[in-house]
Amino acid sequence: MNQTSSGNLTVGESNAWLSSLEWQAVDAKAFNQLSPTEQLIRIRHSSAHIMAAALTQLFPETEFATGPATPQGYFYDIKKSEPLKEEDLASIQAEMDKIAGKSQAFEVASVPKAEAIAYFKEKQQHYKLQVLERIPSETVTLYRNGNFIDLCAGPHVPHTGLCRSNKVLTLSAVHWRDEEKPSLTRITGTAWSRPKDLERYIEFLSEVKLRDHRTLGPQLDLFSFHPWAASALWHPHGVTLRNQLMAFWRETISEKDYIEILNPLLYKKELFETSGHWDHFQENMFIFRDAEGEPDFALKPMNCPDTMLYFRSQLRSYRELPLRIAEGQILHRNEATGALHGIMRTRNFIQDDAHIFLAPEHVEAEVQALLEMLDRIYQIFQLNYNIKFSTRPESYLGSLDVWNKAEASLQAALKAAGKEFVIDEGEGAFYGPKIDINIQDSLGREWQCGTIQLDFQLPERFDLKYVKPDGATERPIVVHRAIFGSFERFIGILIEHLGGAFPTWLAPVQGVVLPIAERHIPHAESVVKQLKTLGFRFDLASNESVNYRIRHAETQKTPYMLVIGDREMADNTVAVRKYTGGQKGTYPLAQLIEELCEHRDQRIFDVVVKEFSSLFRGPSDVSTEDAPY
RNA sequence: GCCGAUGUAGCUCAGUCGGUAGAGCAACGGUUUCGUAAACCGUGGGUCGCAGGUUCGAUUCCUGUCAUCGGCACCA
Repeated sequence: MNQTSSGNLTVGESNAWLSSLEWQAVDAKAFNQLSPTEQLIRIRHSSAHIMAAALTQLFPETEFATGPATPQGYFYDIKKSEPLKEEDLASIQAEMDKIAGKSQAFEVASVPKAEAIAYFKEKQQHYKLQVLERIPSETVTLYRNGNFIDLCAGPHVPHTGLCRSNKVLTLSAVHWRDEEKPSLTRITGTAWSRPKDLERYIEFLSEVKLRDHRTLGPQLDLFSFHPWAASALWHPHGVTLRNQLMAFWRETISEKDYIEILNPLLYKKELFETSGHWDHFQENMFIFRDAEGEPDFALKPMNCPDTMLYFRSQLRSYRELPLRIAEGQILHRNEATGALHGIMRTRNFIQDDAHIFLAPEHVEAEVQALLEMLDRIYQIFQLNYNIKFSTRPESYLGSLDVWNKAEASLQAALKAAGKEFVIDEGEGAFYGPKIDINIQDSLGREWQCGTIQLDFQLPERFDLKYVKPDGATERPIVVHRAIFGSFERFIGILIEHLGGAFPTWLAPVQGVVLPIAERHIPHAESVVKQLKTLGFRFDLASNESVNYRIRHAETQKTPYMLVIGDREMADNTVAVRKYTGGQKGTYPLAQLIEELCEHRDQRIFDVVVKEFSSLFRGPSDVSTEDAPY
């Protein structure tokens, strides 16, 4: 047996120091009294230990970093001389099942930090030593199950048998803290209280794959990808979808007295030098050079700098404030290759952007109105969301007094709107505090979309002013805001949230008209024409068998299928079938039109979304920085 | 950008232990006009991501490169 090499304890090792410790079993009674969520978190954390024990068994030289529970399972970050391969996962799974099968007890011992350091030094567990360095207390705890010992704050389950509903999932690489190299291997697994939950989670994973917008988008003929293109190529159906969404956006902002502008894509670098982007954002910008190779022009990565130019194009009065200026112009950002992801993260996209110029006393009411607006919009898509309030970061610009006032008014607005939110200390932008809105989709995943940010810096940098009632000038405050985030990302979220089945008001093709036989085609054509004239998006499907056309419409997730045969032709009715809803009966065309108008005007959410969000309980936002070690 | 993996027809995938490849769907042509999830017959389609190297010979092995995937970092 391996007595002296690196790695944690191996089977059969004896160590006088370890056996001299006072090991205490985890209290089973107390565990049983915990809430299901607390139990699940422990199951996952303990599963990470079981994974590490399995790795120690298989590869004794493995070094361990951190292994916390996550909202969907757990992982352990490890370092190994020979990199792990996909094939190794099966043997790790088998070893873990063995350990879980043994129902080994989890035991804890408190030790002086210095002794723990000596122990992990001997075991050449360099990452554990780094973790130890950051622990302020003089005593630390060790947990053991079987012969595996880990530095760990706990808590754990009473024994490994509680972690049987367990599956090893993926391998990936992660950075260890701030270091670029060497990177660690992250082995991810999922663990549940009951086998039934594990099954449901595996069903969820296959659902995620099925709903992937990168597969569904091309399948539904919305867009396609090409290696040469900086973003997706949008097909006619995708363009229709975008146009519907943008029409909805314009409708919502015009109700709230926004004005819309359209500025160029391309600017001399002076604009960005003035805005601060040249110093703070240059590496994400596409920059053009002149004949001498000097930076010259750049594509705008945000709409804010040139909106300042618009504000400055005329003398402004206090009477104009709050001045709400929207712009849906194309933005270009040179994102890191590894960040690109379908249409969710591209180098070329459009935000539902707006900048609101206001006086300090407007902030609270304006932010409250924005919160109400985004609530209304997300509700239309039945998207849940969480609000995060980010406060002054360590390095900030402007005066402390202004910051305090701004934070107070943002917080007051959140409270006035009756919203729950979490405070993210020090995570605000350098130019002002912000409210970030994370959408939670039907698969329980979070996406940052909406944002409301206060900005004191741009008005300063562009020397913006408005004239007050007394004739003196004052500097306005700017609020940056977006609700969809980027239209492309929002469409991606919608595709995955809805599984590609859009509500009728939004669907690129709202329905198909299916004549039974050739003799019905002229009448079917006239039905399509009537619907099109009224602005509805219906196509004629006259080739192939009826069965084939129905199947095609179903796979394309078309909301309405209108079958027309002898009977329907005779009395000007349509036999209505709805997507996944089956036949809805035959009724007059006029009645259908009424129904369609209702869908359009009220933006009815007429799709059934398979919910998985109840699956997710447990800690969120796990990072290696604050993970329980 | 970092680590790992992957790249075969429009799509999903098979195959070649080094002798230039095959299926289903889609497309195209013909027949069929049908009452609610695939009518029938036939045809075409691939410099096996790209560039170099090794070899008598490379889609297969090696190197580089581009892209994608899973994460990290970054972020709308």
